[in-house]
Parts: sequence; C-alpha cells; structure tokens
Amino acid sequence: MNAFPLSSAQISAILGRLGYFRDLQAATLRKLSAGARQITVRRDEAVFARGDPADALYVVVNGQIKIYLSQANRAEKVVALVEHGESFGIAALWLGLPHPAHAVAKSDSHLLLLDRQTLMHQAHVEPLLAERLLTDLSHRVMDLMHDLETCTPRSSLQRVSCFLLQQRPEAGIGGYDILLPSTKRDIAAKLNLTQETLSRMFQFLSKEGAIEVQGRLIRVLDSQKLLDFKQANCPPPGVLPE
Amino acid sequence: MNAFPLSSAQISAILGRLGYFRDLQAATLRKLSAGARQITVRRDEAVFARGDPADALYVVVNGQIKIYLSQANRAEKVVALVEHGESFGIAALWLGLPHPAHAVAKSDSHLLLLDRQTLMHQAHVEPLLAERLLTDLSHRVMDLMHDLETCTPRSSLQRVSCFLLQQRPEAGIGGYDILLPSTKRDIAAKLNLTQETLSRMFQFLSKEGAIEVQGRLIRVLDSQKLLDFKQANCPPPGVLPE
DNA sequence: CGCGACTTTGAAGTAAATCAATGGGCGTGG
DNA sequence: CCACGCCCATTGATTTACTTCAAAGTCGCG
Repeated sequence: MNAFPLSSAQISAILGRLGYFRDLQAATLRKLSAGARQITVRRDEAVFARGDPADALYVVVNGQIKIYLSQANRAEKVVALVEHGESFGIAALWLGLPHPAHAVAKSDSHLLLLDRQTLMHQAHVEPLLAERLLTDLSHRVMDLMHDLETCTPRSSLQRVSCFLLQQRPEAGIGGYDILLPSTKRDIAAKLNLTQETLSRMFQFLSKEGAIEVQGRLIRVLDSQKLLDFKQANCPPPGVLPE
Repeated sequence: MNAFPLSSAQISAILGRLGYFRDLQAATLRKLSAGARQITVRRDEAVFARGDPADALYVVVNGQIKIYLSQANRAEKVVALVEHGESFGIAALWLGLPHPAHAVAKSDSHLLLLDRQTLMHQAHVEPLLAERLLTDLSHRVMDLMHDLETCTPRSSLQRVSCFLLQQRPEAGIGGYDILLPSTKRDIAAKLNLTQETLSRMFQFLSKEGAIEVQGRLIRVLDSQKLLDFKQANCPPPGVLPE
C-alpha cells in the first residue's frame, strides 16, 4: 500500500472525471484535492481492517476492492465489491466511528483518499456535495437491503435464484447474461454459501434449463423458472440424484 | 391508518422537540411543517408495503414500527424496529425508488410524514438539515452492517451471543441487562432464527451461567463467556442432552 | 508443458428447521 | 373474581439441507 505522489492538479483532474464530483464548484474541487492523496494497493493487500479509525473517504480509480466481514469459522461474508468511480467507507467516516468491515484489494488498484475534515467542511459549504454523499449513502442502504434479502432465505436455491434475478437488466422477461464480478468463491460468500453449494445450485439450475454456465459467464435462459424457484415454498433439489 | 388534522404550528412544535430537527432555522422548520401531516396507525396495521412509492419521510412520534422483508416460506426477516424520534424510509425517499421493505406497526403509533419535495428542497438550502440526514443514513448503514454480522454466522449460538454482545452498554466488562424491544419471535426473525431455536439457545446460555432470562428481560452475567461462544469455531451445544 | 488457483464432484455428519403439542401469562367478558 | 380464549413461549421428536472433508478435475499462465 504505497503512497503515490501526485500533484494536487492531477488529483483534481481525476476527481473531476469521476461523476461523483462532477459539477462541483471549482473551488470545492480544489480544496478537496488539496486534502487528498493517491495510494496503490496490490492484489490481496489490505486497505483497512475492521476497527481501524475512518479518517478518509476512499474512492476507487481502478481495480477492485472487496469489503467483507470475517467470522469465527474463518468464513467470510462479502458485503460489497467496489469498482471504478465508486467509494467506500463513508458511513463510518461521517460518524467518526471505526470501520465495521475489512477492505482488501482483489486486484491491483489505485485509490484516492479524501481527508475527512476537508470533506465534512466542504459538504457543509457546498450543498451539492452533501447531496452527492446522501445519494451515495442511500445507494449503499438499498444495496445492503438487497443483500439481506438474498443472503437471508432459508434455501440455497432461493438465494441463488434471487441473486441471479437481481442482476436482471430491466423489465425484459427474456434471457440475459451475467458476468460475475469476482470468483465463484466470493460470490458464494456474498450469498452466505460455500463454493461447493453454489456450484451444485448452478448445476441444478443448468439441468433445469434455467441457466447456462461458462466460467464466470452465466447465461439466464428462463427467468420465469428462476422466479418460480425463488418463490417456491421449498422444492428440494434432491441435489444429486441419478 | 387515519390522517390526523394538526395545525402546522402544532406539527412544528413536535418537530422542534425531536432532536432530529433541533437547531434548524425557524424558517426551515416552518416550511417542513407546512408540507407535513400526522397519521395514526393501529397495532398490526401496515404503514407501507414493499414496492410502494416513497413520497414522504416517516418520523416516529410514539409507538413502534417494524421494518421487515417477507420471504417465500412466509418467514420474515426483521430489518429494524423504529421507535420515538427515529425515522425510516429515507434511502428510498432520497433516490425516488420504491420501498425495499415492509413497514407495520407493532403497537398503536403516531407518525409524522414529511413531504419529499419539501424535504429535498430544504436539504438543499440548509446544510444542517442535509447533515442530519447524512448522519441518520450513516447510522442506518452501520446498523445494517451489524445486522449482517449477526444474522450471517453459521451457528445459531454464535448469532445469539453476537446479538447479546451488541447490546452491551460500553467498555464495561461486567454484567448488564437487556430489555428486548419486541417479542422473542421478532428478535428471532431479526437473527434469522426460528423462535424455537432462539428459545433453546437462551436455555443453553442460561445453563452455562452466561445469562438469566425473565421474560423480555435478559440479564447478562458473564459477557466473557458470550465472547467465547461468539468466537468458538463451533462448540456444538448438543442442544438437549440429559 | 507443468504448476497453482479455482472449481467440481462425491460421501458423510450435523445443526437447525419443521411439525406437533403443552404450558404460561394476560386481557376480556361472564 | 373466576373462566375462557388467545398469543407467546417452551419442549420434544423427526427430518433434511447444508456444511465439511477429501480428492479429482479444469483452467489459465509463466
């Protein structure tokens, strides 16, 4: 996790391109940049651990960061996978509380760290920034709700169906493709399953003709079938017959 | 769910007492009140359902509201129990999305409904209000993280221990009391357990001398023991021996 | 071509859900 | 004031879906 010396102007340019900070007043952007620095983290390197003080907002320039809770069984629950243009760590930052989860790089990544004091002050001065933060946090809440919804149901088949349906593009009832954002192991962890169980569910859904699996590419053929499985009171897969 | 005709001044007075809105400019408070109304909901009456449009911020004046996700098995996952002075529905409100969960009154309750347009406009004008909303949302995120943490672990004993530890007042290593905010059935649903399992875990922890249970009052005698159970790789309770 | 990470497959053990029935607490009404 | 009924909680017996452990198979990459 190396600090990367970038000029304030360079950082400002990166920020301006991020959408998160688009259309802010030039002065605001300048102040934020002044209190920012860039770091590089390598694959599997930790960004922060649970309990660390939250003194900066992390913005992902490129790469991928995994946010997760570690549990007793050395199992882990993946909370989020953060990619280009997104941020993490706001909630703890705003409240001045320690981070509730761990963050680790899934691939070599560049991050921007915005200083807490500066950010809070600018949010006070420039309403648009505060609103952006509100929007970001709201999304996080909605995501977490989805998460609870998918990792909660009793049956693993329901969880997997639910997950696949959440990736559905729009109204379309037809088929669609999903490119898993990470390894199946991590996806399983996000659904609170073991990789073995996830594999078996994929296999079952394939046999049923609901999906096709090619590595990280999942092709959903029949989303209606997925809906049925999601709703079903408990159609036991009888996982491995014949 | 009856509308309750209150004068703008009355609503303003209630708002001002709520802490959430304390110290806002008088003008802001006045505008918010103008776009507000009060409703009364009776026990077991729904406030909104999943999928309903979010056009108001709900603030609980008194009573208790249960936020929950309903699942296939007619099981439900309790997300939050909202009480006096707290609010719910902000995330969906801010994003203009439908509510991701259901809300129902656990007891007769009085709610204040703040109009979406008004709120968003005032948040734009008055930084303090935006910051209050940010704080509220941040708390929600932290709560949801806690929730994931407690309802996720494999073992039910770990989940229950984790839950009891989260209610711990402060640094204190000694004992402490917990008054469950709702029925054991609802608490079980919050931990993603059945009431039967929760009952058995309480019973086990009692036998171990870690807690004492008297109805809704849980007396934690030995929080270290709880910590051990929470961490333990898997000390199977062997639930009902002898 | 061969190593290491990721994934799949198989067999077995177990924790928790489910089903079912009893017990306790409390309010309502006789 | 007691009796009834309802809801909540407990207890027991059974079932099963998922984890766990173990090993082979696949893929991509140096």
